[in-house]
Amino acid sequence: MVKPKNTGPTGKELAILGILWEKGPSTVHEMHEALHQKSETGYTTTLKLMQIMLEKGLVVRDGAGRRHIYRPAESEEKTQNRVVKELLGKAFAGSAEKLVMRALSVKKVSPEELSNIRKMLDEIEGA
Amino acid sequence: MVKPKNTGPTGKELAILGILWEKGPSTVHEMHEALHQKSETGYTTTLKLMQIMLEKGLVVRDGAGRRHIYRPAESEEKTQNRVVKELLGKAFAGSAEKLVMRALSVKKVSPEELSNIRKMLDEIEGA
DNA sequence: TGACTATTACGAAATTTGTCGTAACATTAT
DNA sequence: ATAATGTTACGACAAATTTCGTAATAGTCA
Repeated sequence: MVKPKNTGPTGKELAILGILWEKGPSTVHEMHEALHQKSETGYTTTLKLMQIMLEKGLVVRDGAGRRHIYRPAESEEKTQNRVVKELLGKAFAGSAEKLVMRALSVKKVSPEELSNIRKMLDEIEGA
Repeated sequence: MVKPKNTGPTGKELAILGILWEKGPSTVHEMHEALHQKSETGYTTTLKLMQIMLEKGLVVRDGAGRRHIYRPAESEEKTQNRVVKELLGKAFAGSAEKLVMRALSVKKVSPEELSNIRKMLDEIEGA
């Protein structure tokens, strides 16, 4: 059966993308360092994951020389929108409000962030 | 290696929980109907999934008679908090603000919902 | 009761995801 | 050039997830 193949990145893949967004384009070595902090991952595991992501088109890499430097193929925004949309559909009955509520209750947000969010609400309303 | 087993529900499992939250306790038959709309899932697949979820303790079931009625073992809130926390860590560098922004940009929210969100922001600020 | 239908139970295959060992290759230093 | 080192390539395995075929069971009704 030919799968439509529209499923986003898997768990670990998403974690890798997250690190690429956070730290910028990275070598396998750097990625391994970062991943290793969170979970007990072997070096070749990290490497293989990234090679698979390359095949899938989730990342691209520069590096004519020896060390390859990987970076996301798609913008942070697009990918995040994708996964948020997926999560909304699955676990929040499509309600952004619910998701927002959960996000706010799970993690502390600074006054500055609060005001940013307010700003966005205003924009939405004003549109 | 003995896994701590703290990984939340898998993709399909989460989708099933989502339907249980939305439609209330359901039989396998009802669940199959609902799931079938979203993806091409066979009846026994749905059944098996729910039986596995029963084993894992993700759902419980009533039904002395023949038809079992399944319901979530844990509150909607708890489970959603769990997955949101996981997503935050992986794809949003722990920033609730970012996630909120994405949620708001991905899905249209009604004026009423906007005001609810504002109310929550006020509460957080006031605390 | 006995056939018929609907449901659940079970086992196993197929697929996906995550893991790692080892070989191949390139770079650097001696 | 050769050895030592670091990196990538590859193949295979392991584990988790999803899928489904078939048997067993309970309920219905003609």
